[in-house]
Amino acid sequence: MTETAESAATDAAATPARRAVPATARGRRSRQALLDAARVVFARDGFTNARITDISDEAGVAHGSFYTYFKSKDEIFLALIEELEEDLRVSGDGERAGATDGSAYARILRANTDYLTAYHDNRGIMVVWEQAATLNEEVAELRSQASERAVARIVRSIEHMQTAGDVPAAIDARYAATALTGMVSNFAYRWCLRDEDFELDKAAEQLSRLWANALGIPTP
Amino acid sequence: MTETAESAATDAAATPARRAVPATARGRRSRQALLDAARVVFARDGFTNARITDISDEAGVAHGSFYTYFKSKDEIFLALIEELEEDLRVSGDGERAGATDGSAYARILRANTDYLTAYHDNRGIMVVWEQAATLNEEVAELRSQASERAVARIVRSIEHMQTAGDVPAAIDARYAATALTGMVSNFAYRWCLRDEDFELDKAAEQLSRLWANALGIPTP
Amino acid sequence: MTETAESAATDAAATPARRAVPATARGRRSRQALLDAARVVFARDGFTNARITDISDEAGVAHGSFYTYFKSKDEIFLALIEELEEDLRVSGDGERAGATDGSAYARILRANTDYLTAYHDNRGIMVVWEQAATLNEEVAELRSQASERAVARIVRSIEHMQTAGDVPAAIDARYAATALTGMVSNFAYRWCLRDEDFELDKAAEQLSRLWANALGIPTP
Amino acid sequence: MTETAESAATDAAATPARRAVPATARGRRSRQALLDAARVVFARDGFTNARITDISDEAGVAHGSFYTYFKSKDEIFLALIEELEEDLRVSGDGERAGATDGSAYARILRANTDYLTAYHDNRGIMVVWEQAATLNEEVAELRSQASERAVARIVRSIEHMQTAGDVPAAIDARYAATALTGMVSNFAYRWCLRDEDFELDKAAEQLSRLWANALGIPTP
DNA sequence: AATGAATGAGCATTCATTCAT
DNA sequence: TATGAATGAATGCTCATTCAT
Repeated sequence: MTETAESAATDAAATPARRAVPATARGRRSRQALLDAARVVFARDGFTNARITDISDEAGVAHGSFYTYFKSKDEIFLALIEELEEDLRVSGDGERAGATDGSAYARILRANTDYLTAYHDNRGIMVVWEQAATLNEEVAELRSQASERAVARIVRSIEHMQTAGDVPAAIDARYAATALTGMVSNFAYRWCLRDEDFELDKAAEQLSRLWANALGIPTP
Repeated sequence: MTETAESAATDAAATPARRAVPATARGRRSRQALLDAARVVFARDGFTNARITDISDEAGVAHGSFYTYFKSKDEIFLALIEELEEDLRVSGDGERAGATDGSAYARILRANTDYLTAYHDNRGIMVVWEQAATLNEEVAELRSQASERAVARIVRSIEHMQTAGDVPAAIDARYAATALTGMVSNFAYRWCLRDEDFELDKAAEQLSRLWANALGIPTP
Repeated sequence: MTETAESAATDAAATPARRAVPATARGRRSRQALLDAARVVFARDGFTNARITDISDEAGVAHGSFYTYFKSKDEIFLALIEELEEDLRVSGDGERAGATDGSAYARILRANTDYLTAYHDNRGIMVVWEQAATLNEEVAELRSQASERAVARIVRSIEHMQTAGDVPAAIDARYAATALTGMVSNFAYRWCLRDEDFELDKAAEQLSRLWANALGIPTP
Repeated sequence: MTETAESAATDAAATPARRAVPATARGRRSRQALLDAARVVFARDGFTNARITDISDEAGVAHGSFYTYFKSKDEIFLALIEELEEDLRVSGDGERAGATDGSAYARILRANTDYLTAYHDNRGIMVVWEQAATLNEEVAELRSQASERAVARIVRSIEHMQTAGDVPAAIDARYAATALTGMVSNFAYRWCLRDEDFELDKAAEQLSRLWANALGIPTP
């Protein structure tokens, strides 16, 4: 996670050596059962407390079968995140199709709404993802890459607006993009972590307003 | 804490049988040696990988002596961050003495500079603190409380400025305070986590500029 | 990012399904090997001194395998005495089949002979059982229940004889049953504890004579 | 405990090498404070769970001071038992002064009443004594010796009555003495262990009746 | 492929006993 | 003597990973 407003993608990342997709339908079913179970168990117990036994049990497969498909807890978690990123991207794509429509503020608002919605819909694993990123180098790397892609996109957008004179030159695009994406993802995290009583629509509106103001973009 | 500079210790928690302050000077030295060692080991190995053995070794005391002063890894970590919070508060207080001097922007800049400085000076444990907060309920609670204190302070400040007509009424003080403190602490975290090449002064200036703009406060 | 809650909570979790009866023959063999080893080790070293390591070693399984079948020393001991009780009951039942044969004295003699024989045959664990009962609530409970079953049976028998006028009414059946079973079990314990030189047949005869006399039942 | 009807003594036993009685009054006070504390702690926590720390704390002396007076948990327990046996003997002596008064039954009743009273008055440690005897060779030895002294006394008494023709020759004095003292001590143990609702007077009366009947001695 | 048993490294923790002041 | 800190041997227990059917 950690993506942030106006982003969510991933995939591009070189996939580390993983076990091949199972040849048989039965194998594919088992693998998927494990992934589904992992999502449940990680969300429920957190990364550290989740045990491979629990995931196997939840999936209804034998303990030892886990290793037919994944070689460690870290690996299944990475697979899970990849699956998750696909979901996030798909749900984001629909809306982002018309990402160039409307005013700058409208685009920001749309992106933030999408992001908060996706984060909240998947809050169970999103929160665990944050945890896992502090524990596993590869997870941190994935998270970092996603972040950087989001930042890069926003850097380009800010620079474009600066060229057009819509954003002050005193603002450093990279610092700003890093800070603003961090603002949104951190807000989403805190919101979901303890279920603070923020409302999605209002949060999206307020964050977008702060974001636009920060860059000198007109708001309603 | 961690949110931002300042903060107030916690301690509320009643320390169990474990004597908070050893009776003899020798005991006080041992306890402090363990705390100092913990700081080193946690910063070096992270919360999860740090072993009580390592801390004892680093402190130069017998393995079992650890338990004379602390009853678990979690407990020494909590003691460590209480100590840390005191340090942070002290170093923050000094500078914030004249917190009402100068323009609103100047005050924001000063606070952010203080915060980034303190965070960076203690980056080893600050990063581990973030990790530990994902693993231990009490640590998370401490961190959360510090956050809330910072947010509360800024909420008051924003409301005050709104009353004075310096910040638009369209902004919700609580959402804004949460988002902006999150922006800064998240920036600090990312900066220190991987030692990205941000410069402190520039970062403080840019974050303050975004912060001020977001609230409609004039910037240089 | 980084907040989070979740975390620490844990443990609550559960007992990794300790299966009473392993699914495979191999598992059943291992479990039984551990029980057999426990019998040897407990008898040799006593409850307190017996280490799980010793039991595993004696059983020829890996240290960790112990925990596949039992979760503590207490638990395997309980399983062991349940097994033991079955044995005792079976061996007792055989002889007690004709428990109504012969004179009252003859029946008493037979029961005491059976009891002393079984106790002596299993003296190793019987003595440890007494020890364990002073250390573990559940063991004490099991032991107590077995006692009570025996007492209850004898209470009925005494009351029956009182109705028939064969035992004086001045005797309280419950006090008497408690005292007399205690007399026999205590005798057996002392006998086996230090291998005092009592002879089984003579002991059974003397105890039965005292028992019968105590109740006013004629003896040869 | 373990004494039994008509007995309670001890003392005679050769005292194993113990630390000398403290020279100073202060030392004597500390030693006694530890013994008193030990009685409380052992009764409360049992032999196994009692920690030297707890005894020191309860006594109000420093942890390390324990070793000035006793060299181990076993040793202080033995000292405690010796003290206890003195108490028991003293309280028994008063009544036993006229031990030859009255009928044989009256003497038996008086002895059993004394025994049950003393046992119940000290039930806390008596029960722990039984436990400790299963754990420590020396404690077991003390217990055994006391038992044997009681048994020996009763053997003489029975033989005397047999000579006088008051007890049948078919009874073996040693077996009988062992069995009957065991009956009483075991009854006392069970009574105190779980606080079963036996009444002292009735218990003494019933046990004495069984005892007398068993030996062919006339009862009221 | 599936199963479930086997393995053992890895760490925490307790507490009796010794020591320095 | 009194204190309270220091020591470290002794074990229990978990769980990821490997193996034999």
